[in-house]
Amino acid sequence: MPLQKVTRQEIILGSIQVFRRRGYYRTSMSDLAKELNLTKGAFYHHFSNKETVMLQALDATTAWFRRKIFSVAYEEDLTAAERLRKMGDYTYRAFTDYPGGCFFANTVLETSHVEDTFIDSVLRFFGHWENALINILKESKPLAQAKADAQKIIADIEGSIILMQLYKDPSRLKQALDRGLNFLNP
Amino acid sequence: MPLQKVTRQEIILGSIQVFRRRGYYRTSMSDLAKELNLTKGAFYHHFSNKETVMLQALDATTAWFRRKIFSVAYEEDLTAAERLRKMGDYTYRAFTDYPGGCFFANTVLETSHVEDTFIDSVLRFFGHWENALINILKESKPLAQAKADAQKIIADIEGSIILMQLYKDPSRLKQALDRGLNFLNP
DNA sequence: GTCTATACACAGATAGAC
DNA sequence: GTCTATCTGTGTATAGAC
Repeated sequence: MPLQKVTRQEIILGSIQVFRRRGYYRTSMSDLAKELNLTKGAFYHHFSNKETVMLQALDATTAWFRRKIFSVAYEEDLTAAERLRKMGDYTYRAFTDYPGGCFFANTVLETSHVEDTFIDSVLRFFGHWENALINILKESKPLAQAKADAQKIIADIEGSIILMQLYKDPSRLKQALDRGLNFLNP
Repeated sequence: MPLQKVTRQEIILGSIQVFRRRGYYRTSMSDLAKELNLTKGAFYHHFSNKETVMLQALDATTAWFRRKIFSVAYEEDLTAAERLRKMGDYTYRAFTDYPGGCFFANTVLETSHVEDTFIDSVLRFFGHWENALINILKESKPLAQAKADAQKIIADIEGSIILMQLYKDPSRLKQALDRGLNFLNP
């Protein structure tokens, strides 16, 4: 056992992987410590409770999505169609490169009827996603319609992520993302 | 504390309510016993472990959906449009009369990356749902297209159930069900 | 910063009285 | 059929040595 330093950010990144696969309640502090090659005692030196780790894991994931994916919606050198397609490609990779589906959908379904600790973090994620899509769609339709369409696209993608995992078939998600492209054609 | 008899079916019905809201792992045997006004000891007299209760809860729910909702797809005295609309109305009530969203989506997201105990039960539910929709849609389009459209409808509904719970807004589900009706119009 | 050891609560499950 | 009591494992969290 090496005596190495681990940063808080490394801990959060590792914890995201475990939380997304196993869920919040089924993940123990031992699971998180093991993922980081720490003992429970060492882990508690960095984070004093599981809830804090989860909240920071959710917020770090939202920040990652904003930086890597939602930001595409605001790239002014691309057309609306190019931005929607590029965002779709990135979204596909985000949800297929690592197992566990959508961290935020998992979290709201698992926890929202037990406690409201994570609702705000989940709401922020979906708010940023919706706004990104609205920003692309509003160029070709009224704002209210753009918002309604953004919500349809997100619902289709989230449902498809469930079925993708159930049937172990990533093409379910791919097809949903392709359907999203149609919302630019009136 | 009365000395009353409780049937296995009553236990399953009560357990479904708890499992759907709290999820499988977060539901303890004490939670289930409390819901039925039993002690843990009495509960274990009827079911020797939690896994068995969950499996029977899932299967009883599938049976209920087949009997009350999916069966509408095969009512020969109704047109395809009438059957799809009626099934949509019933589906709306099924997912809004009680809290907790879709028991099967919840279960697959919560457990599928931890154990494969419940996958088959979840697969059966979605298989029956898909077949019901296919039976309606196949009258107006090729079978392959009917199947693809059935999968789109289910994905949209399941995603909307997530967002319905997140935003506490049942109209999200209503709108998804209305979108499903469009698949009869070519 | 990391470790071992431990306190305490609650989980799933069982035994035996009534 | 239901109860109380209990066993055993594991969970969150803390204390203190290195």
